[in-house]
Amino acid sequence: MIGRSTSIMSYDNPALQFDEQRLAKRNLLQEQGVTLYPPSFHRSHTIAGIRTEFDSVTHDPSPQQVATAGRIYIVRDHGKTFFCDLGDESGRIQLYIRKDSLPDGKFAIFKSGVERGDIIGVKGRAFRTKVGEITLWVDDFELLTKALCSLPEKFHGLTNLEKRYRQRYLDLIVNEESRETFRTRSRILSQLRNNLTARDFLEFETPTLQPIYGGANARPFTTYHNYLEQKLYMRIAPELYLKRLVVGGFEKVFELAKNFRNEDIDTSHNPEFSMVEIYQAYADYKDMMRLTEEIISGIIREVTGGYEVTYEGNTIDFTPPWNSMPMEEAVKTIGGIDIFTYPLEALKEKGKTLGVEGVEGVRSHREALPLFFETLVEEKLIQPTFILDFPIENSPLAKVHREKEGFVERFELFIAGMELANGFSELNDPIDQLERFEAQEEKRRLGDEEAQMHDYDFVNALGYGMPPTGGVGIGIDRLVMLSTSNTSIKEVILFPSMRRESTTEEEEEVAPGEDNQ
RNA sequence: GGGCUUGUAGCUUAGUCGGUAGAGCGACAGACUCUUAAUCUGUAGGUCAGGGGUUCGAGUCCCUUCAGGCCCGCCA
Repeated sequence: MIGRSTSIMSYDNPALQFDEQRLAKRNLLQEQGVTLYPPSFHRSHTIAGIRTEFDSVTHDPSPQQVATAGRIYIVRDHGKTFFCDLGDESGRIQLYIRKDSLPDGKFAIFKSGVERGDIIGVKGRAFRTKVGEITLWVDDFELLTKALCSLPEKFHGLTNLEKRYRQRYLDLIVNEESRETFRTRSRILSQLRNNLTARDFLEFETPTLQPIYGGANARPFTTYHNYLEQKLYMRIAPELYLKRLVVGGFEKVFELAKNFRNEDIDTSHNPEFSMVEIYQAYADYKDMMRLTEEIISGIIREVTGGYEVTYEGNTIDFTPPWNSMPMEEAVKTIGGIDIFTYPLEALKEKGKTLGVEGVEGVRSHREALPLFFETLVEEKLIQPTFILDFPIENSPLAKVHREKEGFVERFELFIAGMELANGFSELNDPIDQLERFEAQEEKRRLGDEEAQMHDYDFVNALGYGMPPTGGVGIGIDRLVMLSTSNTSIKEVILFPSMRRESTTEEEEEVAPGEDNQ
């Protein structure tokens, strides 16, 4: 929308966090002819670079002048001298600013107009102070960016979670741990790409806006394309498109996908989240388990330097190979109940006493199995554990088990009680796929909003022939949580979904979507 | 959806039994040429998240709205 032009700029709009004193300094600097936002500054060194190169300097400043830049984090005013802590992405260094070392008039500008939070460029020479702190003796400085908002307190910093999430930039400015978390996240992403491309996988991008959503059981976000005049869904998974690529002849593919699910938010769920999905022709679910194990353990070693991670007080050991067991065995040995020894009615009773949700409605032991698993086992799986062989009913895209009737060749990986990965031998029999979709459609008719949509084009793709294929999806956000010992997904997503703040004027109420047909 | 819980100055926070809202940092004015959470002196800064109620009197007690956090449900 075209902005309503306001003839008088208003800095006291409650939505603005500008500081009056800083605005005054800005004006003062402008009157003195200081350029507030110059276009560039040439650095000869980063701060870490200075620290490394001049590590052996003594009390006498090095003859070599360097140019570096950064944000002023702390100012210590001594009258005719200043000590400042200057920080860039690489680190921090102390500046020593003397009135008699700067060009004429510069000291007054610094004293009256430059403050904590501002970004400056400096030219200076490295030396060590009396107490041995490596410091830059400043010969000249240039204001590079005047900050109008003041930084949080220098010692306690910013701890308010809501503010840290809503104003992540501020969190990143002042909290090194937060910067480190997102550095790790970035390293994990590049490690994933390197690892997979080194194995000859090709990375692709498939549609985020989909006319038919699929690949998972979840409620989608709905949108509308004006030109096409049709409803579109934000993808809940890229699965069905990636498998089309395997049909097309790409034998090893992956996508680093942002998925969208219109569901609740909690410490392990964000409405938009990241997942890597991987498909490999001529592989089965066991191959994908091995691949998953190699990729994740490799990432943990790369980002932590070892295979052990402390998480929620537990030491998690990622050293391969990881434990694996069929779901019925997990329920038996970890859950402590061998459900197949109970008659069905007795099993339902037993389930009720154990607090197994939804057990009353089951029609078979097989249907009861995942319910018992979720209640009795899932949260106890702290060490990396593959759970194998799921009942067929809830896995409409997985191939039937080669030995166990009524089951599919599927695994899920659990770590710290969280589901980290989910993979299977992909269903490639078009007739079976058609029947599974029809079963899902029936569920939808009975009101299951999360049952999958029928996708005839996908069935046709399988009709042209997809080789035997293994696939897996790995949750990136949760992997970052484990790698950085964070127990909230909001700590590892830069800009997590938050309810909008109501301090600003009410916007037009958005309709709750047309996702109920 | 349910339970518990938090919201006080820019930030970090104290506030007892209901009795004039305190501090540190930051800001402002001043002193100080090796400090490092610099130090010292002084000043300003508050719709106690919003609204309502009880009371002579509410940051404090009650109701309600908003936003956040934790747990449960849901998300297989």
